[in-house]
Parts: sequence; C-alpha cells; structure tokens
Amino acid sequence: MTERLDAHRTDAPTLSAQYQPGDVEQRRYEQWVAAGYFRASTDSEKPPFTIVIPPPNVTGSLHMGHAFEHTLMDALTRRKRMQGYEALWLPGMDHAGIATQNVVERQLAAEGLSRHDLGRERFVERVWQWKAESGGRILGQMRRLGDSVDWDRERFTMDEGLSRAVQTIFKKLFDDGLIYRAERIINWCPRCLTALSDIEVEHTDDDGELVSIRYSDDVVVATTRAETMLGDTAVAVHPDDERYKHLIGTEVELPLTGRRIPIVGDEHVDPSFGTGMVKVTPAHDPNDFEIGQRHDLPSLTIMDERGVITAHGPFQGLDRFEARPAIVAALREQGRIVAEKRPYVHAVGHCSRCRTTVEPRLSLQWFINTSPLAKAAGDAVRDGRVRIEPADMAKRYFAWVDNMHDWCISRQLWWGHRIPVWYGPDGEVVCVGPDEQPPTGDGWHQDEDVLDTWFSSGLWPFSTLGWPEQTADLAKFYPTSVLVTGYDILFFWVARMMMFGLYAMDGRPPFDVIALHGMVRDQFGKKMSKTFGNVVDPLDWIDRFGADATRFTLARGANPGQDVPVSEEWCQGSRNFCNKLWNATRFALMNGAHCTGPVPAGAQLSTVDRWILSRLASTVAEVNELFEAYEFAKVCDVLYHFAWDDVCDWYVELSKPVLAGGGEQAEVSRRVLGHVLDQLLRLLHPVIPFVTEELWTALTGQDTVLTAAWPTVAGEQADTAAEAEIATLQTVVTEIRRFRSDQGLRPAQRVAARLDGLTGAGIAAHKPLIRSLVRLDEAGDDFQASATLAVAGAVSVALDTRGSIDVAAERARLTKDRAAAEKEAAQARAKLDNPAFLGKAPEPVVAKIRERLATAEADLARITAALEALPS
RNA sequence: GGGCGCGUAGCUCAGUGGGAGAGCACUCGCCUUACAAGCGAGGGGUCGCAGGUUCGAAACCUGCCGCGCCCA
Repeated sequence: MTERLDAHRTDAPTLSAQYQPGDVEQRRYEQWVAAGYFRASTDSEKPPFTIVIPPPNVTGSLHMGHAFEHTLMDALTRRKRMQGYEALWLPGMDHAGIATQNVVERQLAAEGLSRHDLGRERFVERVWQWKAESGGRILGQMRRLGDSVDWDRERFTMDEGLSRAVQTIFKKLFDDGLIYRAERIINWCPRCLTALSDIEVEHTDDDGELVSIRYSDDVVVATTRAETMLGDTAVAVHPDDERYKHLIGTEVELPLTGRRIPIVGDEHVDPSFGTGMVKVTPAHDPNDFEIGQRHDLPSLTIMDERGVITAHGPFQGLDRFEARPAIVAALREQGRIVAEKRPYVHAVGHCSRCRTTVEPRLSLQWFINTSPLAKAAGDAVRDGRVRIEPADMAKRYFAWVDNMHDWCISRQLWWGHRIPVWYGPDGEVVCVGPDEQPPTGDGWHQDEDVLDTWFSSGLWPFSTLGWPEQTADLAKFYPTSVLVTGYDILFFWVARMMMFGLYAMDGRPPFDVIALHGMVRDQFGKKMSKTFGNVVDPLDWIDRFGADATRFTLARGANPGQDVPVSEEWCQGSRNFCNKLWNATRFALMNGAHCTGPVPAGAQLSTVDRWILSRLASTVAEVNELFEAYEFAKVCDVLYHFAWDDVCDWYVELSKPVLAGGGEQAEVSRRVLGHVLDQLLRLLHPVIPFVTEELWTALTGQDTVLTAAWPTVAGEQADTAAEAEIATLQTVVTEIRRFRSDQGLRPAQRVAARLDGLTGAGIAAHKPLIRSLVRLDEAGDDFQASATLAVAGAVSVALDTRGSIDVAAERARLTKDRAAAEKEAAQARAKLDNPAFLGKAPEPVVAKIRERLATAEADLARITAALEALPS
C-alpha cells in the first residue's frame, strides 16, 4: 500500500509478522506499575470497586488454579477500572500455620535439628526468613500473570496490623461469651501434634477390618478400632431393643483389663448395626463421648499425643496401628473373636496437611460458639444482601452454615497468632486486648497455643483495609464488591469471612457478591495431581505461549461454578488468537487505519461498514451483560467469534477492495476499521492485557488502554437491514466457494460467470465485491455456462468452467442439497398438517414454520431443475 | 447411609419448550501481499436408557443405569 492517501500518523509503528509475548510482557508490566495504574486512591470521587485476593499460602507457589482465579479477578478489576471505578485489587498472602511450620521443621530436620532445639523465639524467626524467600516467589508469579494488584497495599496475615485485628476480635468474641475453652473430643493429628477443625479433616473410604468381640456370653460388640477397647467405659444398647433390654443396668467385665463396665441404654445406638451392641470409648470417639456425657461415664485416655498406647499392660508403648493386631490376637487367644470382616471398607479421617489418620482425642481447646454468627451469615444470603453466583451454589452454603458445629480454633503450633489469654497462679483467666498490658508477676503465663490460620483469614476483607482502625481505606473500600473463589473453600473461608465480617462490621457483610468458580482439570476432566503427572505449571505456559494465551485459555473455560478443563492444545489455540489480533491490527496499520476524528455515520457509511458497526454494537451489549453475570467463558466466546469471524474473515476481506480502491470510501473504511479494532481491543483487554495494550497503543498512539473508557452502547444500535444484506452476501459467497471446492477448482483459477438475481436479493451493489472474493470474471462474448448454481433466494450463478465440469461431483452435491431440502420441507409440512399444532402453537411460531416450508420448497424446485439440467 | 451435581460430535464443553452448536481434533484443496500460530470447503451426534407431560422435549416430570463431588 504505497499510496496512503490520508495517513494521519506517519509514525505508525510497523509490527513483526508474529506476536512475540516475551518481547512485550515484562516491559509492559513494569511500565504499568511505574505509572501507578494499579494504585487505588481514597481521595477519588470515583465509586469504589474492591476485590481482596484469596490469600495464597505463603509457603506454596502459584498453580494453575491460582492462575485461573487471578485471571478472573484481574478481568473484573481491569474492566471496572476502565469503567471509571476506583478499582482496588488488594494482594497478599496468609501464613498457613501448619503447612509453613511443617516446611520449616523439615528444613531443620535436614540439619539434624528440631524446633525444640531452637526454642520458640528463634524458630519463629526462622519461619520469617522462609516467608521472605517463599513469599517472594509468589509475588514474582503474580507479576508474570499480569495481575493488576495494588502493590502498595500488599498484606500478610501475620503483619502487625492484621495481628492487631486478630487480637481485637478475639477479645470482642471473648467478652461477648462467644469464645470458650472446653475439654472436648477434637480431631488430632498425631504427626502435626495439633488439633484440627472439622473441615481440615478429609474422609476417604479405606480398607479396614470389622471384628466382633465377645465381652461376655451375652455381650458381643463390633468395632473397626479394636485397640480402643482398652479405654471402654461402657457398652451401650438401644433402650427399646427387646434382645438386650434386660441387660441395661448390669455390668460386664472388660477383657484384657479386668475392669467392670456398665451396660447402658442409649437412643443413639443403631439396633440393626452388627449385634446392636456398641462399645463406648468416650475419650476416643465423638459419638461415644456424647454417650458418655449422657450417662455420666468416665473418659479414659489410652494414647499419648503421638498415638502411642499409654494404658498399663502389655500393649503399653505400642503405636495405635501396632496395638490393633496385637489386641485382636490377644482376644483371639481367649476365644473372644467371634467374627472378622476383612477388608472392611469404611470412612477414615485424614489430616488435610499430611494425610496422617486423624485421632479423635479428648483435650482442652478453645472454641467459637458459632451458632449466632452462622445464623447471621446464613441470613445475609437468604435476605439477598449477599448474592452467590451461580445461585445454585447457595444450597451448599446453607447446608454448611445452617448446620455448623462449634469451631475449634486453637492449634498446638508456634507459627501463628498466639492466643491472647493469660493464666494466673490461682486459676485466673484473662483475655488481653491489643492496647492492654498482660498481667505480670509470679505464676502468670500466656496460653501456649496459636489460632487456626482461618481465624485470621476470616478477617481478611477488613483487616487488610486497616480494621480495627477506622481508616480511609475501610471507609472507601468496605464492603468489597465481589469475592472470587473456588466452591471448595466455601466452608473453610467464605462462611468464616461472612461470620466475622457481619460481627465486626456492625452487620455489614464483607462482599456484595460471592462468585464461585470450579477447579482446574486436565483435558480429560481429571483433577491435576502429582501422582497422575498431569500437573501443568502456569509459568511454563507463560514462557511458551504468553501470559495472554494462558489467561485466555483459563477464562474461556470459566463457566460459573463449573470445573475448567485445560490443555496445551487449547493454550496454543489461544496463542493463535492473540496472533490473529496482532495481524489484524498489523493489516490495519499497513492500510492506514486510524482512530482520529469522529467515526463516520449515516450516509457516509457503506453497508459493509454499517454491518460491522451493528455487529460491534451487539457484541458490546452482549459482553457487558455476560460480564455482569460472571459468564467469563461466554465473554471470551463472543469476542473470539466477533474478532475472528466478523472482523477478520469478513470485514477485513470485504474492505480490501475498498481500501485498495482509495478515495472517500477508503478513508471511511480506514476510520471504521480503526474504530472497530479500538473497541475490540478495549473489550479484550481485561482478559488479555498485554497484547491488547501493545496493539491499542500502536493503533491509537495513546499511552495506555488500561484507563481507556470501557465500550458502551446507547440504545438500540442494531442495523437489521445491513445485517440481512450482508448475511445474504455471505450465503452467496459461501455457496460459490462450496461449488468451487467441490469441483476441485484451484483457488487461484479465475472463472467466467454470470450473476443473476442480485437485485432481487438486495445485493446488486456488492457484485464487484462478490466477483473479487470468489474470483469470478465477467462473462465475455464466448461465455458458455457449464453449471448453474441456485443460491439464496432468487440469486443464480452461471459459471463457464470451459467444459471441465465434474458432473458426478455436481450431481452428488445437488443430490445432497435436495435431500436436505426435502427433509426440511417434510418436517415443516408435518407440523402444518397437524391441526393441533395450528390450533395451539402461538402465531409467530406457525408463521415461522410456514416461511420455512416456502423456502424449502423453493430451494427444492431450483435444485431439482439444476439436477435435471445436468448432462447425463 | 444422606445431600448435591453431571451424562449432548473423537476430546472438552455451551445450549432450560419451537430449525442440534462451539473450540480443538479429523478429511479435502490452497504459501491468495495481515496472519501456514494462516485461508477456503467438508464429514461427524437414535442429546445415557425407559416411560410420562405437551400441538411440540436435548430441555419439564418419574424411574433406572453410569460417573463425580460434599457430608456422615
């Protein structure tokens, strides 16, 4: 294009033939940060939009699930920023108590040390060192992804401010009587040596054994945990069980121990399970504990914190899993094993951090009475103050908050927020607030335990904004706009933030919307796991295909609440899409497309221009609607097809002859093409920020697309006339191409043709365009039609293929078309012949079917005629 | 055992009452002056099974089969 008649920008950059993300991403990210685009201000008049990041574990690294979640949050944030909101995406990490302590203890073990060798203080210092190292990695990964987070506001759950928030709310809950200390059965990990909450326990169906033990002639109990019999303090039967009713109140001698234990009647015994008699071990089973409470039974702890038997006798010192067969063997020797089922599959709880089998253990711990908090958390969703997306997921949420157990919050760890309670020499218990001095003097000491990590994570939406101080951030950015997180931590985290947010912030919930997404899976729908070897590192994809391609792949799979399968092939496809945009813009720039001055309107526009502007308007409307509904996959789909099909395959192709022709119409096209790409790149920027920034700045000559206004449509802008006209044009072009392809005509081969009926179809003006797109020459004097195509209504195309027509291919093609038309006609006729259909179906539907029949019959007539005209 | 969800093209998924769709994969033809990371054309599905509701069902109801997740 040597003659650029109206080159507004002589400095228009030239682009390479392929997009190279590596040349762009780091440079752009640094520019963005330096320019302060990600920084949110409390001084602005703009309405706030806030997202707090689900804090990744400081000790981990970002996996594909994070990349996915971050893509969604970044897309939301970038769009709102463009829409003129004061957009804050607040980054940070959590301290991950057990996980982090485990990592550092392993490091110490490699040096032959334990944490006890260092002592608490030096150990915690050591963890902080590790935090600096490990946390840095995550921050680097976020930069690679392109996260538009406000780095100035980065937070960590162990920061001073956040720790103050923890202490403040602990004190408040304590004073309100919602925190208490009690001896209960809790989940205990004998390897991590700490209590766990219910949801940190994962149940799996494991092979075990079910042995039936005869305690006496009358008493036989079945158990999967024979070793716990050493701690039995009763046998229970259902009070209405006729078989055993008479035994209630009597005693039986517990084998191997010689202790006598009572037989009690308890409603919770299932008479149909096993013999209908159960052993009761209050110190090692939550159900048994409750039975014990009801019947005032003693609780005998028979294991130490590592799961080693402490009960006196021959089993003392055995691990719980060694003790089990030993005890069964001893009982068998006495002839007391009356039945054994092995393997017996049953649910076994495992520590979610280290997979060790959890031991229910009686111990003194701190709890939160969740009932009033959970009630409020449920109500906030029930009454619509907080919306869960997709709405179906609210059922899961209610199922949890409406049946919440008290939450065990103490952990026997060193890494975490230490419980702010001091014990005095005379049994005093004092909870100390953040500005209070702990009691000093002989005999006073602080509780040794720390709080569950989720306790501090639960404060995240407001502790990160400065609470308990009444900061400007808190005033501006709370409540947060939307929480983006996986349905898998609805219970762990979301419910807790809801409880704490409502409690601490005077009944104001922490977010307006909870947008839940699924889990990233591989291309076969399998969970990514190390054992499967199907784990993909997002950085690997970013290196090979670019951050944009990685993000587009993830966003494109993001149907609300659904799992997201990804594969390298799809990421390649996303890279190709980025490259397509690159080349479309490259073409535009090479042809003088620009964004200067008003977009031409009305009579200045060709039908093709009106058509693409109409398509653009509906794309903008659709994308906005879909974004509001968190339909990321559909946003991507709509934009992908608009960009590739409408813009690249049709608009650019239809515009080529116009641009080449020069003159007034070419200038209009350049401006329209510039405008369409400008808007398209804005629409795509939230999902693929790097390539859009690079292209948009090249196209417009402006600094950044980050703060460019987000596209909107005012009113109805669909141009139905232009859309119908171009649709006809597309049909004609496609039909001719199909003929050429079926006939084996080379794309480059020019064919003489006569086009008839274009006027009737309303596309007469496009005759030269059609000829150029499908390489048809004007019919000359020696024109001899060797084939005639009937396409799209009255349009017919007579082609002179110089006698080289492939009759068999043409017959096959027409026969196929005829069959399709016949089927279509038959279906429509069947409906119209049905009086019930005519009587009951709504009029527009009937009219549509009538039209369909008319079209099919007309097609059929033309096709049949063409078939008959074929030489035999 | 209780609850929730899913079953649509080879793969992964959209489609919630009115002509079965997308991406990738596949077949054929093309280096066409933006792009071979591309262009053009095409093939491919008794919508898990069986009943029912309806003028009309992939969609709504019932049952069954298979798979997954959560909880106990």
